[in-house]
Amino acid sequence: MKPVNLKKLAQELNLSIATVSRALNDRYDISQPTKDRVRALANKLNYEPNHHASSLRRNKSKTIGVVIPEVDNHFFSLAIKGIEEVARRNNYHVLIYLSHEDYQRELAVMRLLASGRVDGVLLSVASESQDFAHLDLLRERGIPVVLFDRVYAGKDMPKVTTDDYESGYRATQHLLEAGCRVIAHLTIAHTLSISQRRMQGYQAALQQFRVPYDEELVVCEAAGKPQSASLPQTLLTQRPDIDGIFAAVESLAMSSYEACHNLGLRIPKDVKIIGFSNLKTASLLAPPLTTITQPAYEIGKEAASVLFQAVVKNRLVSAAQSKELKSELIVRASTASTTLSSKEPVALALALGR
Amino acid sequence: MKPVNLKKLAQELNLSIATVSRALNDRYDISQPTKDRVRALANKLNYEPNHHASSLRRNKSKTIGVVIPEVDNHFFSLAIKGIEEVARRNNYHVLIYLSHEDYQRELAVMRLLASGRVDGVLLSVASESQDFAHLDLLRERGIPVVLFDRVYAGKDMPKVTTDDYESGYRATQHLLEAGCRVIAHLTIAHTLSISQRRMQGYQAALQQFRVPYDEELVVCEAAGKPQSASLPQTLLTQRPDIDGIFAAVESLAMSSYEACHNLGLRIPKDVKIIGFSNLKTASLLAPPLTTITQPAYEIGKEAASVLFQAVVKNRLVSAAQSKELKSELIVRASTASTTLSSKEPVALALALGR
DNA sequence: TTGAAAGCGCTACCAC
DNA sequence: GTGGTAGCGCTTTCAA
Repeated sequence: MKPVNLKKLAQELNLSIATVSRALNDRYDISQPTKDRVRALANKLNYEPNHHASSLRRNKSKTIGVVIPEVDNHFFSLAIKGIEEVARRNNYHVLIYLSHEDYQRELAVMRLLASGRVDGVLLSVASESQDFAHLDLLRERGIPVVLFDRVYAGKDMPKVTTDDYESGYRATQHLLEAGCRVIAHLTIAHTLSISQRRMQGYQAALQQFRVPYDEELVVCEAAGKPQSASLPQTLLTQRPDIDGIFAAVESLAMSSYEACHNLGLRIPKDVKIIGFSNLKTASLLAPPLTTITQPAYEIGKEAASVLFQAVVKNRLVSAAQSKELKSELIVRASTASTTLSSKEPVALALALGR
Repeated sequence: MKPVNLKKLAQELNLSIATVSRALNDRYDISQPTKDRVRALANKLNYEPNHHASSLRRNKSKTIGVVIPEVDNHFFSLAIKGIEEVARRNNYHVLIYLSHEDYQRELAVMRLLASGRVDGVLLSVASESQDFAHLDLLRERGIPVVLFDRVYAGKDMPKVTTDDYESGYRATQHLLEAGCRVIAHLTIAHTLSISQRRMQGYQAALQQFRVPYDEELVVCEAAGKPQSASLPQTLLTQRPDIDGIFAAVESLAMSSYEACHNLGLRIPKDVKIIGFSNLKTASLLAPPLTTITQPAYEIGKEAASVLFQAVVKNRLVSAAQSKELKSELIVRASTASTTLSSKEPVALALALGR
């Protein structure tokens, strides 16, 4: 019932606890025969070192914390996959916390993590987050933090992001080139720098094409609110002149599809839609969705790698370690140019499997 | 830089370490004024108890481990959400491990967890798992384990599953009622009881409808192998008489769609498809996919609840604690009966947004 | 090459 | 009510 510990091993082997410990840690000052004997017994008794004891002693937990707004979202689950991958390679464990887009929760979690429970933290901030005192708290304790995707713009800390400005620009440009002139932009929390950058790209593209910026066309989802699902529908009803939608997050692209269905608007003929998304099924939608796809898995891996540089070297890293990865524009039928309508029936038939 | 500890607080307050500890733990034998003084300073200095020290001392880690085959899958990410929810309510932390469908990894993780690092474990087994010695290991250590979704059939331990037999039956029945007579069943690892039960439901429904069971129509995906994506296509090519597909996992339903597109087969006219899936976009696919949807979030919550019963009461639980939740059959266009073809153009136009 | 012993930060037992 | 102290299991000086 009670797990075997060093004492038990030492007794059985007539060795001291210290020797057993060193043998198991493969220290150079222990003879090979002793090492072998110790290892053999440890294996036989299924010895596993007590993690809390060694963490306490070494002041290293071999654990990182990951704090994300939500997990039922392809972007974050892929990022976790990448993070777990790197952590495992470094023999690290991964604690997961969901902020549910709630700054209070994020704060509470970060406070907990400040107590030496983890050697480092990966954070993608909640959309409500405005204050970042909690980051300083970890910094004071010497616990490195790397932000990914949803980051605080100003802070001097390493961030792993994507080219959100360029992506916003390209998405909007793509719609404009496809003939759209009244382009709605659906986004989340203005406070997020990620949203701001996508939006700036949107504005820049409009300007480039000499399309006036219309504030009414930019709608921001209140974080985690249920009404957000109906947001596109409300907008499309109020502004029937909209002929393009640029959704800054996957969920808004999906509710735009639903809104079009409900309102009898044809995609892409009446409204063209492009959205940030990591949906594997984007190409199987009706019609297939044109996406800006972030390299979510790579972001996770990259963020974890940057963190481990800090963790291993045991020092705080700065904004200088930041990385920016490129998102990919994947053109599909939802933004097919109306001038290509002669080809449309074929494409549609294919999409339908007809 | 160094985190504040009890010693520091005790010094500043001219109290003993013991008193400070008890004050912070709100013990009855400490006077209110003292508690207030201690709390005030602790707050001011951002004191957070050292988790490893108290875990070591109390022999309680306030942490559970979650071991799943993969995370980039709606079922598991929703389950995690449910688990995290319950854990948080119990003031517990959640460690995440991905087995990547690899038994060796699963084993290695379970060994690690046997060392008192966690107070309990939630496990959804890798498809390759055949041996379960690692479960006994945790049992010996008194660490409760609850299996969810992908479970070991025989073991006397609590399991949280869905009505897989009934779901398999209903899915197949649904296809049969829609007119299918040559129904392929795409599944994963035969060794999983979950697969076996779905398959038994499939067989039972066939028998009920006096449709002979054809072994060739049952194809099993080799876990995590890249060829699995092309599996439906190979099958549909070899057996052009197939008029229905029952996919036991989401990914196989998706590759069936792709296969149909590639082969020019019309869904649902030529082939009807039903699949287990937690895809939020099922209704937006071309055509909308009929699904068996498992209550993933609830499974996570339920599994965690069962685990916490054991963790709190500090005893192992048995199979008697098992729960079975119901999956839901959501009928959509991918299995629309061919006799309804008069309505089809409308449905399709809607699906297309035309 | 091995052993003895201190101590990581905390809790719990026993005094007073 | 409060303080002293032992000890959770481990690592790591320092001695031998």
